[in-house]
Amino acid sequence: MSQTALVVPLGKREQTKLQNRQAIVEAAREVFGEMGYEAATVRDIIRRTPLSVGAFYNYFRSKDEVVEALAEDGARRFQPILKAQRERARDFESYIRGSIHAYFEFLADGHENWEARRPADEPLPHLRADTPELQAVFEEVLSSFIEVMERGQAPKVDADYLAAASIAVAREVGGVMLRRRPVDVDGAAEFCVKLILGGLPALPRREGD
Amino acid sequence: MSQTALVVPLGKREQTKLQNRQAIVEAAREVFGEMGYEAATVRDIIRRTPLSVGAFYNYFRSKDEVVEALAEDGARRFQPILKAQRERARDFESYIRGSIHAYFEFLADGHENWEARRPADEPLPHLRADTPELQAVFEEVLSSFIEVMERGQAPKVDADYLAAASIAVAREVGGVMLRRRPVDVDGAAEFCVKLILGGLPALPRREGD
Amino acid sequence: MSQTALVVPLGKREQTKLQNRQAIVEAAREVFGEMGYEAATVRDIIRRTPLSVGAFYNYFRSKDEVVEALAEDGARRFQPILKAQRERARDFESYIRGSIHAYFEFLADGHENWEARRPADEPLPHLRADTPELQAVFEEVLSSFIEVMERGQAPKVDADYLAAASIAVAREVGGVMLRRRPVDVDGAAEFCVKLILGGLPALPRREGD
Amino acid sequence: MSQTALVVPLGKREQTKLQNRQAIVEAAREVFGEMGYEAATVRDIIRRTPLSVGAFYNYFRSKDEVVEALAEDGARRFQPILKAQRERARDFESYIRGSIHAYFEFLADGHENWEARRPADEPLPHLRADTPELQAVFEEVLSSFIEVMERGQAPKVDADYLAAASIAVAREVGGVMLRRRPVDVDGAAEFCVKLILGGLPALPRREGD
DNA sequence: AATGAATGAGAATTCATTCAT
DNA sequence: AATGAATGAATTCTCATTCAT
Repeated sequence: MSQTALVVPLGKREQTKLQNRQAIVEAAREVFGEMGYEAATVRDIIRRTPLSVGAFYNYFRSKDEVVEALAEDGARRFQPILKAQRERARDFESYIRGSIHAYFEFLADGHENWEARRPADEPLPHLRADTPELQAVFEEVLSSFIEVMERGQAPKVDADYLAAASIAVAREVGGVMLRRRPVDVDGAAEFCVKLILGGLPALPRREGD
Repeated sequence: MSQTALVVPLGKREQTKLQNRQAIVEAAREVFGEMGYEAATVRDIIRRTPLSVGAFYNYFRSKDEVVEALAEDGARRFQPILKAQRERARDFESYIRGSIHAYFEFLADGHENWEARRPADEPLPHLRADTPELQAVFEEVLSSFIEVMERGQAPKVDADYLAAASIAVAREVGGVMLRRRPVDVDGAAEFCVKLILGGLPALPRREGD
Repeated sequence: MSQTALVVPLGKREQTKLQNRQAIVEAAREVFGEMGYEAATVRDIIRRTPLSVGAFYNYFRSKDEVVEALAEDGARRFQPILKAQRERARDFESYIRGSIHAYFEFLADGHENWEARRPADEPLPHLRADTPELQAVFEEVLSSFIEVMERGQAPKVDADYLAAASIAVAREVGGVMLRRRPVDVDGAAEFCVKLILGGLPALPRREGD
Repeated sequence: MSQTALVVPLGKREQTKLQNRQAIVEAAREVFGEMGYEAATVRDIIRRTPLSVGAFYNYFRSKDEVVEALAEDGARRFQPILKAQRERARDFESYIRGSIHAYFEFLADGHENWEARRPADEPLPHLRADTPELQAVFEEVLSSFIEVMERGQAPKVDADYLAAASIAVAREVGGVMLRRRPVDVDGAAEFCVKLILGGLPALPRREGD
């Protein structure tokens, strides 16, 4: 059952609306990534858009709301990937490997898109990892993680610690990866997977085991 | 010959000054930890202090300057610990173990102090890990890390990735640790050390090895 | 071919913008004239306007910028008058007479406009002569003056002294003129012209003469 | 009958008090001259003094009060000179000449004192002519002027205009004089006197004459 | 819907003045 | 008296949000 079953053909009007909304979301993603949520102003966002301040408030009730949209956007795009990994995975190793790979693809993808539109001579802005969007992705990973553990497909170690550690590793190594040229998704993923899976057997078991 | 030999007794005035400055630094640490640098206002900081807005500017020339002070403070306190670890450590394992332990002590210590003064009925605020203070500590760890690797005491793996990963693990697991009661420094440290050292042998070697 | 051939009809929006900008400039002229630049606050300016503080910053980037605008405004309006005088004048006397007259018209004009809108029962505020606007006008006069002297149309006396003195006389006598009712431009101008031109022959010649 | 007849010997305490007060007045004269009254802060003033902010308020109740003191100081020093000129002068010419000379000496004197203490390599600050001190001196000159005219020693021209003009000339030419090296009091005075006295006969007589 | 000027609460910072020592 | 830290009102400027066109 594909999702497209629900798609209703849109009039030109509705299409433009969706495109505008999406343009704002993309712009916000960039700006928050570069300056952080607090420092970024609504004008900073719409400046990267053919729209006006007023239009912003036609699509979002507040600056906060675009953050939510961003988070939902990230989660929405990442959820199915994670779900697929969970369902397909036979063991923890393949699950971890698949998820991290998927996450890095996600990272690199968003990044490439963004990079492609930048003038090459501008200095590379510092990208922030604590974007609301990434937050949302992390949440997804976390809950997926815990689910897998509870299904007994992973050793009974401290799940919170392990999830936190895995996410952290992926996040930071992902950041380093993005700063290197060329962006090497496979290498970075391999590093993370090896580290986590290699360390796993050494971890202290939980009492209840 | 102890350093205290050089200590000059301070007048009451100087003492109050030092105390006030410290009170502002502490308040800033809290507020930045809870709201982040951008969202925190000078008034937020000063509100947790018996002082007035004006007094803030007697001690710091700007909001930025208190951030620097915070960062320096963190780095200054953590540097000697790291240095000691580097010098004492025979192998990578003891270095990692020592440093992570030290870092968690540092975390827990600052946290306990802060916790002690909070009314118990207030909701536990969300603490941010991207405080300028912690940033500075991370920088210290990173450079220490790289130094150790370059001395050849660690396997020739991708140093940037390993440093990023180790710091990330410590950072996030540390965060989880702080949210648990009681705060279990030893358990958290053990978890991190085991994960990192356990994973290390599995990591892909660098070409030059 | 008149300049109006180039005039493009403005939408209501643009018109209001121009009017608002002008309103701020006028208000600033008044307030600076009454309180001086340093003492006058942006709120003082905006209070004489149907606008809000925020609007001020839509038109001027800073308090300083409105000063510049004021100065430019004054200079822009006075420059062509001076230029015309320079070109038309056969001798120094007619130049001086024309310029001073023009300056007094300028003074009286701005003053009348301003006076007209003041409630008659308010106490007449002390007007300051060191407005940025007048400063700019003085600069114009000074350079015009020097140019005329260098063209040899004036006796070879100490040009700096003479310019300073002439401007000073016009400035101060102009101030007194404005405080009298009715404002007598011709009388004041006559006084200044007679004094300066009468004194001129008595002045010590410069060595190079 | 000399003024010293009134002088009472002062204790060391009273002497220091007077010296401190004087030091503040001098510092204020400088600072106001360089930055203007509004821009100058109390700290700017006492920074040029061996005293503390607190001490300032032992000598003056407010920042305004030091302005008054400055004005009084100027007037007090200049009054006797003017008075002497008025009494000694046979005709308007000698009176004007004497007064302007006295005024320029006054200017140059204060300036020299101040100049002497400046490090020679610092850029020459722009000096403001609208100091409260000079204001006060002007007032003195004005009233002296009017008195002389009313005694019939000057032609019956518009006294306000003439006073304003004379003062203006002296003020501005004085300013130019101070900016030249060497400071040529006699030359500047001669210029002013010649201009004013030369112009005088040409001025329109007052109706009542 | 789109526009972009207007609004005004709120931020950082300054500085005259007070006050404990 | 002298000191200089403390105070807090006032200032400049920003920016999320509203609103007339």
